Amino acid sequence: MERKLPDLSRFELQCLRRLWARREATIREVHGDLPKAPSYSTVRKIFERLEEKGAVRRVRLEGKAWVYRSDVPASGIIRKEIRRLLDGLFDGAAPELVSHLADMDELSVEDLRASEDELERERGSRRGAKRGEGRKGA
Amino acid sequence: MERKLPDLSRFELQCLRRLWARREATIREVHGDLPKAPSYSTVRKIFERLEEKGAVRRVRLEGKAWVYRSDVPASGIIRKEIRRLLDGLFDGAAPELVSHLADMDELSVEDLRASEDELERERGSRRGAKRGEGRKGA
DNA sequence: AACAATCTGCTACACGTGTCGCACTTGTAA
DNA sequence: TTACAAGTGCGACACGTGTAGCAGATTGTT
Repeated sequence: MERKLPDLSRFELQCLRRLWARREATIREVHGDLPKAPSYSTVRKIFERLEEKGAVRRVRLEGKAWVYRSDVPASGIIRKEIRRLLDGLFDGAAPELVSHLADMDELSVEDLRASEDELERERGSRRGAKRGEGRKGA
Repeated sequence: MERKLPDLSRFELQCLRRLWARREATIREVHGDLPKAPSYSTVRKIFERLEEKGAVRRVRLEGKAWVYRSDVPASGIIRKEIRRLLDGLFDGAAPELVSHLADMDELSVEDLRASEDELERERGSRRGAKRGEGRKGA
């Protein structure tokens, strides 16, 4: 029953990722971590919005600065993003996405083989994998 | 030297996909194809913007309605979208994406195996695949 | 205690995007 | 040829997002 995960904008997601990287952080730290960070003010605003969306939470004051912490599961957010692409681009067909990745030279045969093994191991341990909807092919 | 592909919004992309499906189409046709289509007016506006962005082109009049055709390569746009997710979520590491897909039960071992074969065949024919970064493990 | 550096709380603003409506034009059918 | 349905060209609007500045509070320093 995962509560509904918020929709995040591109930049909000970037900031959130930095927060995930450190477990907790101040605005300034995140600001420092961002490669092409805009003004400190901007990052601050992003966190304000992240807070409104329930994605982060202020945990305590460190000096005069607030320390934030993510309040949403990284995996959940990531999945949501992936699903968004999947549905928006391939009507949900993941294999098509993988095909494209391969065409893009982003995946090697070893990469695939590795995922395969990993998956087999996974499936092995969790007997009751749901594997519900077989996405039907074309 | 592919000219720079336009940035498309979610809905613009949806409309464009319908256009790809039929090779050419009128607004009304696309409007009809959309599952949760908003007003005809809205779809029209989307096409107006797609045209401004250079993503579609009017090819001829059919009765009093314009027939549009995509003016950007589907694969290019798709790749761009994928890359966007990849960079925004995994710093470009495709294998991580695949891992998540597997965790999400969106890929079966057979799916992976299939992509693997396909890739092997591909690579076989195109001798000079670039294949830049070998990815690092977890 | 007075100061300077830094944070926070607002406010602002321009653009992109989704969503329409209105008025005018034009094939097409009566 | 006249009328009508269906297009088109424009304009409008609300909201999300990226970006930033200003004023007042706060904390560590001299």
